[in-house]
Amino acid sequence: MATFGLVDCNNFYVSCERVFQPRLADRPVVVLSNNDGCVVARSQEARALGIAMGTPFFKVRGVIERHDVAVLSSNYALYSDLSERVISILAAAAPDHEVYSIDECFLDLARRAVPDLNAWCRDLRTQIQRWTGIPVSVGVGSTKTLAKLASKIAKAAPEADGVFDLTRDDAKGIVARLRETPVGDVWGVGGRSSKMLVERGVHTALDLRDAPDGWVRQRMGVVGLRTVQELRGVACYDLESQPAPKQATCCSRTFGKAVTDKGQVRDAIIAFAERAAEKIRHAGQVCGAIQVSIATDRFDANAAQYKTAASTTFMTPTADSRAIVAASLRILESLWRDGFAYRGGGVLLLDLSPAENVARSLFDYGLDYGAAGEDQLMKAIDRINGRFGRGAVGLGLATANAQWRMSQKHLSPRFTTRWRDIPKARIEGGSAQGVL
DNA sequence: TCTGGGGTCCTAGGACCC
DNA sequence: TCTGGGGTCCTAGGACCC
Repeated sequence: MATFGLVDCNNFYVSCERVFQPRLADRPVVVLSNNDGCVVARSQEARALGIAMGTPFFKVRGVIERHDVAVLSSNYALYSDLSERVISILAAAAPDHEVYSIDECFLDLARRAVPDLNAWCRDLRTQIQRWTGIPVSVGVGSTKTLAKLASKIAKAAPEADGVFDLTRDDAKGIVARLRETPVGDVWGVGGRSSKMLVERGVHTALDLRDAPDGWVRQRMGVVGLRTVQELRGVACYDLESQPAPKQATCCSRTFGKAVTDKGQVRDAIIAFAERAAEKIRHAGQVCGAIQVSIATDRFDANAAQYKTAASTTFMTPTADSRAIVAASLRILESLWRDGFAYRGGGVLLLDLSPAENVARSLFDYGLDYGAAGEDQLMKAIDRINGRFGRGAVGLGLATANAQWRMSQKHLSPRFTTRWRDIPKARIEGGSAQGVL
């Protein structure tokens, strides 16, 4: 029988901030999305105040001020770096693992000859806490869906103390746990399905597990049926240790302010195109097509609305910023309409394939920036930006005080990835004191 | 009035995940 | 005043093929 472990970092973004800012311990903390728009992470204390995930910041501003909640902008440089540290510990402990997201990792525990799985999970948890400062929960189950469920129990049930193993429960015990789990808490059951299920009397994970196959297939498709099978202990999803190469890569942003100036929108699209191109080069890929989109503020009832996108294909697949930026600007030209206040845009690179497989086009020898890997200029640009920071060199002229740049009023330092932000420790009176 | 059966590819939209 | 970003897979419908 398969045994999956799920290691899940608790309140990950908040925990990352707390590692380097002890003043944030034991008090309510929230982390905001890009542009300081929505709450995307909350500490336990903030959760207790009723601040829901994904709430627009302005809607909870009152609660935040009343309870002196610490507010932070997202600092992805910090979160990615700490995530890599946690993953490296897990990789050493369980060679068969799947990095599922920035703060979650599945482990294949069936092939680990561990005499006492519970003790092993507890040791792993302690090690991660000590080495990185990040608290984690560990769930164990016979399918990925059950392991996810177990990790929720590990977090919520005080007696679990951070580790919960559903494979140790007998059938009766599992039934009891499923009965206590609201159907919307099941992995794969989102808001829409949850509403539909509750309206039809399916309230708990147990109700869903015992629903007839035909009914589930009709209401929730094959994906829903897989979820039900997984709840029954029939594994439909394997551990995927090699992540499949991406099919598409995108860079999109909501602008800090609505923008009516075409030059500003051009600058934004250039920046998005460059960033997307850099991402696929990093992945060793080239793209066969590109899509550009721009839109007005959908929340502004008084503004004239316009939302549009268009795409084009490359004769030869490419990862060259010059080709990608040029194409994005041609598309923008075709999309642009004067008189609207634009609030966001993006560049999507599609039809991705490995750079080494590029077949040159017969008509392509004029402009020699198709074949990736040969291009020394792109390599040089990536090296310089890798060393001196993103945006050190690039195409186009960045406008000072660009309105489209996102607002990040509460950004913490890049404690681990930028030399001048690294915390200093100094010795005073024989004891080390962090300067933070 | 009657009107096969099987396939592919593409696209847009929906649902879900974190 | 103030509402994220980056992905995946599935489904249905249309165009087209033999």
